[in-house]
This record gives sequence, C-alpha cells and structure tokens, in this order.
Amino acid sequence: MEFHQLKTFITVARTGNVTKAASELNITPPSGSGHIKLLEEEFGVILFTRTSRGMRITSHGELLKSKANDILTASNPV
Amino acid sequence: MEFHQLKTFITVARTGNVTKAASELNITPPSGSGHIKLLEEEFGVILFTRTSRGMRITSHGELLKSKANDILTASNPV
DNA sequence: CACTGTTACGAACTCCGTAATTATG
DNA sequence: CATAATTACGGAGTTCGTAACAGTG
Repeated sequence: MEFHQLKTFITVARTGNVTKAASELNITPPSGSGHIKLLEEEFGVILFTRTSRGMRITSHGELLKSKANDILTASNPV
Repeated sequence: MEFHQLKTFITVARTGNVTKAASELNITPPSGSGHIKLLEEEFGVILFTRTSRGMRITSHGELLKSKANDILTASNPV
C-alpha cells in the first residue's frame, strides 16, 4: 500500500472512471489501473466491479475508502 | 513521503540510532540513513542532529513524529 | 464505433546492499 | 580503535508510458 496508490484509488472512487482519474492525476490509464490492481492483490479483495461504463465501488472498496481518507487526511501538510 | 520512510523515521526516533533501527527493520544502515535524508529534503528541515553517539531528534523531528504516528495508526489493518 | 478498462513490453528510474570514507569519544 | 553515520556506486527490481487488445452499449 503506497500513498500514490491510495490517491489513485480515492480519485477513481470519486469519479467512477479510471481514465478520468488518471487524467486528473497526470498519469496514464494503464498506470492507474495497475494501482487499483495492486491494492486488490495486496488486500485480496475486489475494490471495484468493472462495467463498460466505468468502475462501481464494492463494499470492500467502501471500507478502504474510509481508511484511505483517514490516512491522506493525516498526511496533509500542517 | 513514503510509508517505509516513516517507519524508518519512527524507529530511529525511538532508538536514537540508525544502525539499531535498520537492524530492527531488516534493512542496512545506508538505506535507513537515506530514508531520513529524503524526508529532510522533502520537508526542508533537519529531523535529527547527528552526534557520534547517534541521532538526537529536533523540534521539527518531534512534529513529524506526531504526524507519522497518526498516519501509521490510520494505516493499521482493521 | 465510441468509450471503457486491461495486458504486453521495453525503457527509465529508483532503491537497495556492499564497500569505502568520515567523524568522534 | 570501536562505533556511528554517510557517500559512492553498480545491479536488481519496480514503475511508467506507448501500443495493442478486449469488452460493451
């Protein structure tokens, strides 16, 4: 679990769209897709269900979203 | 700022010793020293004063210690 | 066929560990 | 001279982006 993976995850969760999230973060869709995949492999859960329209967050994803927000909030500059 | 850098930082802060911290973390002293150095460069502050006996944390270091604890606590598994 | 995510893969970059160096009591 | 940190540097591993592929309304 790395900070940039969590940032990608949060952005995908908000936009429901890997392509748009990648664009916001100035990375490419394959890179963003890889971030999500690595998180899913690390935790052994599916974070999003893939549809032809985009990404729908799962209940496991919601749990991580809460945790990720806590972490990123704590890491904000003073 | 990366998780493993924060873990190294916290361990050095606790032990006052890069060599001992590195040993606990199963890394080498140059690696641990590099983690501290990168954090200092990223934030533009000195986190420890170097003595021939080891590392003494500075006031800036104390601030990061508090923040690092919050982040690592938030990142603990559920 | 337009738009989505993913896979393949090569290049660039990063990070680690070994070895050598510096500093101090 | 023992102990601690740091620097130098080469190799290993990671991560990125481009290009190609696959699925769906």
